[in-house]
Amino acid sequence: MTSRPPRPRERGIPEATVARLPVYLRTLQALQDRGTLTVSSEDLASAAGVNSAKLRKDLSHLGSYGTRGVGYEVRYLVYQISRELGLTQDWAVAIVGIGNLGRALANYGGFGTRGFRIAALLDADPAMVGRRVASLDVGHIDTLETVVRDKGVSIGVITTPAASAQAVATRFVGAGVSSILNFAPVVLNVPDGVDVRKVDLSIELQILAFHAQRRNGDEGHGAEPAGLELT
Amino acid sequence: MTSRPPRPRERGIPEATVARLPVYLRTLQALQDRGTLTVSSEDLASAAGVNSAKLRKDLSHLGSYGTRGVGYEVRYLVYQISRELGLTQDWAVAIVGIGNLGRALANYGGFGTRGFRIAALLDADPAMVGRRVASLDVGHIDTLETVVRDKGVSIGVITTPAASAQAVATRFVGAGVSSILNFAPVVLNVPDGVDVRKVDLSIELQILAFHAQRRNGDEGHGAEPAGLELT
DNA sequence: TAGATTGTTAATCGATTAACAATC
DNA sequence: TAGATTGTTAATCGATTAACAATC
Repeated sequence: MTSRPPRPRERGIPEATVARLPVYLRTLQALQDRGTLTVSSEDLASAAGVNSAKLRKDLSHLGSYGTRGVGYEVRYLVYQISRELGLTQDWAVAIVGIGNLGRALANYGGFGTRGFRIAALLDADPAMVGRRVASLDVGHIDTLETVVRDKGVSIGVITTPAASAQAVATRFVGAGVSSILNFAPVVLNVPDGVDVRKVDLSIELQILAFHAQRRNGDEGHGAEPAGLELT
Repeated sequence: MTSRPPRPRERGIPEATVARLPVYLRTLQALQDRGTLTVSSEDLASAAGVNSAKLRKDLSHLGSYGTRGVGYEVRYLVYQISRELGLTQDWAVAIVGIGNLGRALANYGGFGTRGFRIAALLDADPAMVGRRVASLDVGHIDTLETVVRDKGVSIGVITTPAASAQAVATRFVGAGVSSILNFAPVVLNVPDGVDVRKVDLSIELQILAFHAQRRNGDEGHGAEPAGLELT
């Protein structure tokens, strides 16, 4: 466990690092677009909004891709991070729930500049099925299993109302999809080995409210408003 | 620093706990809707998707709101968490960038069941200004400062393209808004004391892709595709 | 060689978890 | 009293950070 093979570093990049790699990637791509060839950890870290020690530690998990005294070659680092994240292959994505949010996502072009392809849009509402959204025909939710198989979908995005989200997740899992991005405000129950990430607007707002209240001096805290003391 | 006052526990709830309180709150509200009066840490934790030791530790930061041998009274815990999160007051929210996503958010009714009120919608596009979205007239971005002042906006939501996001953030900050929720795929630069949270679809997808690739046995890893070796 | 910057070490900090005494 | 469940302790784990030797 403590032996250190020379190059193909031990698997197991820390989760916190994985979550920052996309930010570094995006920052590097912006540098690349501006024609920058080389960047130091200090400059890249500052552009990505992290501290440079953290950046270097993060990158060290991928390998030794920098040059001491010089920095990192932008193009090479873009490629290495893309590869590590699995963006050198194409991931087919299905979106279920074509309401406002589903349509917004379907129409959102730049999925991290590449790596993801929206392969199917599904909805339960007969009035929505058959409509054309973002150059795709909306299919009926009942075809989920077929669509997953035929289109090779490996990532499912859930933008249904909360009440339907669990059923959709279960069907995704049954169809062999083990990566799910959930926008519905509900905790999904899935078997081990299925990866669920959630995006939740109201949770984010509530966290902001907590800090804002803290900043505002927490006025009104401590005194319980009449009628809510309990029981 | 190590003295322990008896009740009004020391301020400073861990960030990880703050991020979970909204999940507990939502779970409790669902229990309340089903008429449940009391819940054990075991049952609540399981419904919220965390382990019960973590839940009890989290709640212990708020105070001693449970009863040994019995559990937690749902109604009381809902109130205490709401109060801690600052949801017993009303937060006015302004959304800037009324594209697909901005409209989706504006039309999204249930902002955590209450606590937040969309007070203004702003856009830079003259064709959008004046249109009615979610019972509000879309205003011009140039009125941001006035709107923030007049409507008492304290939370700013940015759903503009990446290129405009920083400018909007700077104007929000200048207008006195120090809580920002950013949907634009760009790192925002703000002064200390301003709280920025980001919601980023492509980052989430990239994290999913990383794990999916890992599960799939990482095929294709190691061999560098011709033409991308570097330089 | 002198200057710059990486990659790594080690210290510190914060989060998670099992276990259990306190107590309803 | 016996059974159940909280609140807290303490061990462990993972993440962050400063500092600096290695090295371009």
